[in-house]
Amino acid sequence: MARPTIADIATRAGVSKGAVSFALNGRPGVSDATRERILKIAEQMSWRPHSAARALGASRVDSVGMVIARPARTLGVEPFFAHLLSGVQSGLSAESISLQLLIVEDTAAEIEVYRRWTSEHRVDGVILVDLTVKDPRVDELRSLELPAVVIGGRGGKGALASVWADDRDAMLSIVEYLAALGHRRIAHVAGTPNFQHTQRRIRAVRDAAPRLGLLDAPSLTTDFSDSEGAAITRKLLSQSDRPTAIVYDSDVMAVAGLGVAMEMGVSVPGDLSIVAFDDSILTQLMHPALTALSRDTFDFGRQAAEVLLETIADPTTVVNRRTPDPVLTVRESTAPPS
Amino acid sequence: MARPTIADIATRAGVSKGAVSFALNGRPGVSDATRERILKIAEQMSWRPHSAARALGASRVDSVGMVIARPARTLGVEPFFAHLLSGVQSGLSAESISLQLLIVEDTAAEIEVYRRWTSEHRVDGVILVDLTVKDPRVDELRSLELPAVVIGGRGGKGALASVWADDRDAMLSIVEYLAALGHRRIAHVAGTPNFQHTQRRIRAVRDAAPRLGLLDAPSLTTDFSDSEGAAITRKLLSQSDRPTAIVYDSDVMAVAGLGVAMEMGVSVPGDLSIVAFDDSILTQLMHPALTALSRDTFDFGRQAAEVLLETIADPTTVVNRRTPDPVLTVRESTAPPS
DNA sequence: CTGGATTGATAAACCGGTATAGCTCCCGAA
DNA sequence: TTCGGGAGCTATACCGGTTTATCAATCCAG
Repeated sequence: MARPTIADIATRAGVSKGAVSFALNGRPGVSDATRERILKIAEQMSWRPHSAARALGASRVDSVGMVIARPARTLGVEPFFAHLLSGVQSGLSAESISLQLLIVEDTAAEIEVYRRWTSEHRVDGVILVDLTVKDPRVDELRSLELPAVVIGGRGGKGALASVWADDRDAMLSIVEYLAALGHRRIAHVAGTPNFQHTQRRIRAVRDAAPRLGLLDAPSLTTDFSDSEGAAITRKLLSQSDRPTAIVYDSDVMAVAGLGVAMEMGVSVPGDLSIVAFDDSILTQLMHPALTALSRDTFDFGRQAAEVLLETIADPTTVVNRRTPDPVLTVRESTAPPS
Repeated sequence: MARPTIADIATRAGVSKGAVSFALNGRPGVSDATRERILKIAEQMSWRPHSAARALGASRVDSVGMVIARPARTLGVEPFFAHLLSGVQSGLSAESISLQLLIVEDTAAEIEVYRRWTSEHRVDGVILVDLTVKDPRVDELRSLELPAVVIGGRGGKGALASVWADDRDAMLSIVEYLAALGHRRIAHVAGTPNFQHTQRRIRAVRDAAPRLGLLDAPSLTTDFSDSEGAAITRKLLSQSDRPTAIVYDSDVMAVAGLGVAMEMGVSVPGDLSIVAFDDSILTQLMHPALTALSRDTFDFGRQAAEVLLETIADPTTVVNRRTPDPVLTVRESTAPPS
């Protein structure tokens, strides 16, 4: 028999459909003996719930969504998303909930997807990444009443659940390390200024500068691309009082920066120390290998999944879970200034 | 009113549910006038189909799946998948079909996912990547009667639909280019030997060697990781009659190889030419930038989506679509041997 | 002018589960 | 002895669509 239904199980067990439903979902209404008999038969017939049928009656779909709004070109080299995805999935698979992934061009398209998903009942909740300062997605999701969890930024105003790491402390640990090595001219090549985490990192650098006696600590924003990372580096290294250390907000930009330094004859780490605010194979492929901030992105994803499931189960309580602080992995690209 | 159903539309239009269904799906059974009236009302009420309800009656879910069986660690740096995914989605979005993505550890887990998806009716079809020589997935999918399309390898024995590029011709173009530059000792750092495309590339090198008068053209297999790529390169460059050119099956390995050359004082492209069989930002971030084979991965994905939809619509005909041949993008890492 | 085919629409069954009202026992307390 | 009440189960409505059998009205050919 192809694809047994609970009706098949019911006839075979000599009970009603309802009893089978009760038994399979572990809820009261059948005796232990009957329950066990039903479960055994279901097992024998290798029954599996029909996801659509279940979604129709109850109103959960056992599926969550994640939309990434970035041009595909910049996505691939970012190991961040691959690790995050794996983590999310491992957090979901325990409950055998599936993940819908969508890559779109911009936030407008992303919001459109949320609307469609909601009206078509395709997902029970969503995971948000790359939170911006006044993020329109937050209000939209609230008005759609779609459970959501924000990755890497506090939901703000008690709005959405979130999973976040302390970017401020992380950035401080980098700058303090460089200061301890003796650096006084440190530059910060930041990401897109409208991202919340970019803002927090910039603020951290600015706040720490006087305390650590830094002469200069500019934060320069980019679009996260390798080309802008390279361009800014070229400009920084052309100054008369050029920095002795540069902190990059992504590993791709750090690699591009290293390339520029080599091309300009600036030795790393002799004349210039480089730190990447994100770790991956990339940093280790380089010569010299780059000192970088390592985050447990996989775990990040798993926790996001957990929090999302909690939020779906009980949308009234808003969880804001903090993850362990990232740590600085020192490699060959940092040294005391000459 | 929250989430209008076709029943709501029906009462408002003064017709039956069935008529509404006919109208919305563009099938005969209603007059043009009525159809238009119904469509207008549906539009006004911003009606959207409830995916689960639709999936229950008809037996299509409007959703396809893709499982990637690779450790997450090696996934992130591969821009290949990000581009492929975007392409697949662009091919699906035209029909507003959603994509389920899953990253698992190995093929056994992947097959388990296919079984679950089938029994739970979660997908209408799947896209297969990384076809191996005697791939167990092909038989499994056939016995599950789950429509599928293979990316990057002919389905074999008329089994599954496929979308493929000519790896053989591509590899020949690389080797011929190197030979034309004057290289006679060319090494090939290949990927995992059980992948079909690896086999085809190895065979291409072997077949071309005598015709081009190559003295030596070994193909050495790896697990696609940067570390094995580096290790093999170290071995190759330590030989007394070391190769003057190396072709790498992936850009990550090529980058690792370039690092080894620099570390050993072998100048690129002076003493060694390097070619990557795959292009991405990575190759352009390097100094020197790497000569690489560019494939339109996005288009690849889009075509795969198209073929899959055709296969779902009509499972009897098996499409084997060939995509445009990849082209060699020459950069700074190739030159005549010294 | 009549019979058969065609058009436009309806009512109802159906998909595979979940939720609920209600029925039948059986047990214990008054 | 009777009655209340809970445990165990059945029957059935329901979720939101699709599909089919049916039927009335219209049209055309003979």
